Amino acid sequence: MFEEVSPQFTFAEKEKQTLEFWRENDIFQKSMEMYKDAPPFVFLEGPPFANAPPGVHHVLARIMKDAVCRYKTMTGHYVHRKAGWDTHGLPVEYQVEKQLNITNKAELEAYGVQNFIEKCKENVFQYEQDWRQMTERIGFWVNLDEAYITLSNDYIESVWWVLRQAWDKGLLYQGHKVQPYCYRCGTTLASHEVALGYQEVADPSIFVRFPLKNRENTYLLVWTTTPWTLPSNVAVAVGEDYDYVNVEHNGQNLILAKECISNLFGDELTPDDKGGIEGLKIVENYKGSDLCDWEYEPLFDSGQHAERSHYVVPGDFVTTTEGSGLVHIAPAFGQDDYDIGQKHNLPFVQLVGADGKFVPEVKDVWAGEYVKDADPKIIENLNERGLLFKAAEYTHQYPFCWRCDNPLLYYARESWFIRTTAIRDQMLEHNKEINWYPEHIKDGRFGNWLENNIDWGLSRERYWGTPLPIWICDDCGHQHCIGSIAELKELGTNVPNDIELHRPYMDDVVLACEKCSGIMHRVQDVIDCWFDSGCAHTAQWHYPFENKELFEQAYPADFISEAIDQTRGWFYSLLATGTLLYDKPAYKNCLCLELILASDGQKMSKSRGNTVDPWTILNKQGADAMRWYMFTASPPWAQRTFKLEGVDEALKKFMGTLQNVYSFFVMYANLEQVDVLEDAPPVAERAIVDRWILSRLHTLINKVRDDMESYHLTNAPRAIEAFVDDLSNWYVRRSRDRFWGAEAGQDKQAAYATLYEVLVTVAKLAAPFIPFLADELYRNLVGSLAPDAPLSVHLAKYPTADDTQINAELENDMAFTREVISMGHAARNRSGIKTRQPLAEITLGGLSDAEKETINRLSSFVHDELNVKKIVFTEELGAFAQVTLKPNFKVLGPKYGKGVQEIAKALATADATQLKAELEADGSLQVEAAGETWTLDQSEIDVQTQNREGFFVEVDAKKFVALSTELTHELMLEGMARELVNKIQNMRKDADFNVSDRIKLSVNTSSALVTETFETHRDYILTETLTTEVVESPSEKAFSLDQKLNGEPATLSVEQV
RNA sequence: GGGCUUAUAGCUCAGAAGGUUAGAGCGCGCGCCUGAUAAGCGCGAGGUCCCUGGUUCGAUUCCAGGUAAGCCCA
Repeated sequence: MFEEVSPQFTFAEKEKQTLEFWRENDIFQKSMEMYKDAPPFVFLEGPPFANAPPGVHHVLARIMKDAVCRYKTMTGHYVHRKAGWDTHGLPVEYQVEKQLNITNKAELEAYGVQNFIEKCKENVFQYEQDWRQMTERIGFWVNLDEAYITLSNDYIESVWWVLRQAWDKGLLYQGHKVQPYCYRCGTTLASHEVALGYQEVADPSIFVRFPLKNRENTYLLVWTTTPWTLPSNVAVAVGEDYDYVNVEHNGQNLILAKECISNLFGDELTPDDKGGIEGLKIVENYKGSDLCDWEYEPLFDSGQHAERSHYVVPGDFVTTTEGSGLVHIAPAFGQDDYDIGQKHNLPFVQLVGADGKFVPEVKDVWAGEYVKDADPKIIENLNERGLLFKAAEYTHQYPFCWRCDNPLLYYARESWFIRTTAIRDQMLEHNKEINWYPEHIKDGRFGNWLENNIDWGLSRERYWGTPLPIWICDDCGHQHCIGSIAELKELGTNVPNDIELHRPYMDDVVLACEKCSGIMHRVQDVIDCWFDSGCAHTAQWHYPFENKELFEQAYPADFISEAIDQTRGWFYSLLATGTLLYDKPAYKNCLCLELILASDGQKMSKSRGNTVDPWTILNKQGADAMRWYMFTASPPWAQRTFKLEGVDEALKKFMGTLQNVYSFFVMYANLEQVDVLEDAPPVAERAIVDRWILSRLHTLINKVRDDMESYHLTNAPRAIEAFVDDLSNWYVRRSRDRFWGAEAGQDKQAAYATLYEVLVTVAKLAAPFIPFLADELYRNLVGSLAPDAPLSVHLAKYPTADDTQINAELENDMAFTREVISMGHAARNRSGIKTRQPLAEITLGGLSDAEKETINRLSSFVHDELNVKKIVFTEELGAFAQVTLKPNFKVLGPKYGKGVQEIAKALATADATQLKAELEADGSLQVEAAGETWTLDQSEIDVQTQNREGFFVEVDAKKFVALSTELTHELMLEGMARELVNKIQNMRKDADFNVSDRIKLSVNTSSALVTETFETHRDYILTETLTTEVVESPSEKAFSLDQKLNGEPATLSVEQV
């Protein structure tokens, strides 16, 4: 006996019971333990931040991860899946600053770094409980109790070890990095913060004459929107391949890009139009490369420098869409500028202090002024000296500090770098070994990013992060990178035993210099938190200090999956550190998820108020429905809008259907007391519909396995959904009477055995996607009968296809038959005659011999489903359908080329019926077209049919189904009998009788037809309705109704015996 | 401004190695079936397969250019 399936339930409630079962029986732990010695499969978790509650997109990521891990477990792997938490970084600091109402570094220092750090620690785990609850509720099995945490000493020690490897290889160095910087807050901003603060502003736009050396009265015409950077100018960049011109204008020679002439002088002058404007004449043409190395006079005194400066250099970032095609270079104030300065060894001139003001050493009147305030004075100065060519306003998007609303300055700050450019080629090689889903990421977004790799700016002038383990000697400047706690204790003079590897504790640690007698202090920076998480493959095990074997087993990871914004984040940082340390890719398969948009198609955001709280769905529709929706709605790498209706649909269409087949099975198996495991007939001896569904099942197993092996997590469940639809709406629908009321025997056993096997297999197949419902099905179906079987579906083996049960021909035949039946339904519909009313015959036309054979073999399906007595085939298409002939373009196109269109025209105008007769008689036909006679054989012609009005006929391109609608008296009686049964069944249902209740029935009618029906089909009616007694007059307890049976009056009464 | 992606029915998505009748589900209207149903079946309405050009006998599909949206970067 199976446990009864109550019709009163919600999936959400049942899921909670399943969670309870998993907990009580340690199912997750058991699923790990049972495969302890099996081949490992390594999932590496990208650590989330727990300082905000999880959203829908986190649910998406977690269920994708979960499905893969569950699948791999069920296919016999030991699946590593340590949870992780990301904890360091600016987002945390800002949240804490907001709480404490701190707006700049001075206030923070006044509050106390130690207090601040302690607050950060609290903040980081603020929502850990929410995350845990969500993770558990959606059924994501991950080892939360042994999670790696990036703030732990162990983790930091491993990160230090990684940095030390880079240091030993000479890949860690100090340089400058141009960063968006807020002078008021005294801090650089991360890119996502910059993105918060773009505003449209009008800045000065000036064209300045740079006087060339050795070329009298000739000037470079240079454009800038930041006059305050001009005093720090050291070079001018041009595009090597652009065309430049020397134009004579108002008695001066100006050099600019040819395409920029209109930017400065209007559209009237085309480049070839020499002298088209009064006073403007092109006197010489150059390529940008010709100009390189030309020297010019500095505009301002920028001090003495060892390096050569103030000359023209090539720059691939130069454009001609704006400005003059000549770009002023100040390495301290732009990344392009800085890079080009490095490349050409230009001096680094930095005349602006950290406070955003010109330094006092500047001799001009703007010394000590805030840079933006100095702009007009600089412009005025240039004007007075006759160097200003043109001044205007320029409106553009410019970033402002999101906290204090001051304009940000792009500003070179001292930073520590990892020379990733040195391992770029290795990273590109390793990228080739990674399987990306979707594939285009490999050579597209990710590959491109690697190609353009620049050194990793590692340090942050902040507080909450892994401290940069570099110490510098106060006296001799010797630098040392610490690689472990042991080394720190050895070299440090004042390291407490229980040292915490954070600021400010680390700031106090001093080392004795090995090179001199000096004292070494730590560089105050912390490191980029992306580096933390990028070391997860190593640091999660506290390698190399512990777990050597585990690490070796788990590197590289088999599988990672995060959202696509991680291409330049975690996907990159893992690859970079993995390449640096082990010269191997860090992961083998990467599933990139796209963004989830709100139902309005907009990005979900709190400010828009269009976010979806996962809990409202988890509590109502449940986790399985949410999971199924997310798996099947669209591939996870396609952007999608999240629709609640979609979750409802998943619930109704898929889960509802599966649940109903399951409860149907349990209900009748219990009622009929069938022992499904005993006496199951061999498959070959089962009914054709059994063999059909089993063939479909094993085809499905192959398909799902293939899809899962290639990480197509959408196709697999979609295939399962299509199968369950077939199971419910064809297998069960066509087999219903074999389950209920049929005599015991081989066929009944076959039906039960088949449906049982199918349901158990589907439960296993679906387990990675809907772990709750799948387990409930499995536990009831298997657990009730086989106490020795695994406790849970998640401890069971994933199904393996038995290819001997696959019969592709049968599957095709059934599909064809269903197509014919569907057309029959359409024809019946058109006739307006109820399906309940039997009809004498159905005529099928346009079928090949093989198709006729198929219909004959599966004729019972046609008879039963369409309720017709006889199937007739005909060759006379024309009587029922309009016939047209078309060339088979696919065959004739390559053969005759242009002629195909002529043949098509000729076939359309010819007498189709006659040509078709010719084709059938001779095996070929002839048409006249374009003055030629073409002979076409059968493979070159498509016979197509269309509907002809006035018949109850359904026609598709090839075939038709026609109904004979004449009713004999016998057919009418039979139809009436089924009508009667239907009405009685409905009354039983209305009266709340049990399915198996026997009844007393009375039929009171003045209709001769009803009376005759009841007499003629008495046995059928009584059997179908479980009537054991027919009574003349019903008792008072009986449930009675006046009915119309096909228009005939009758009073029916039913009563439980 | 650059890189990548996407564009097919009102909505969510399939699909076609280039072949002349482009599909499903949801939603809407009508009808039907049903003692498994949080169901199902049938019919109907609903498409410039984003636009323009090219290649081709034939393009929604391939190529080029554009437009729009998204992500990442500058």
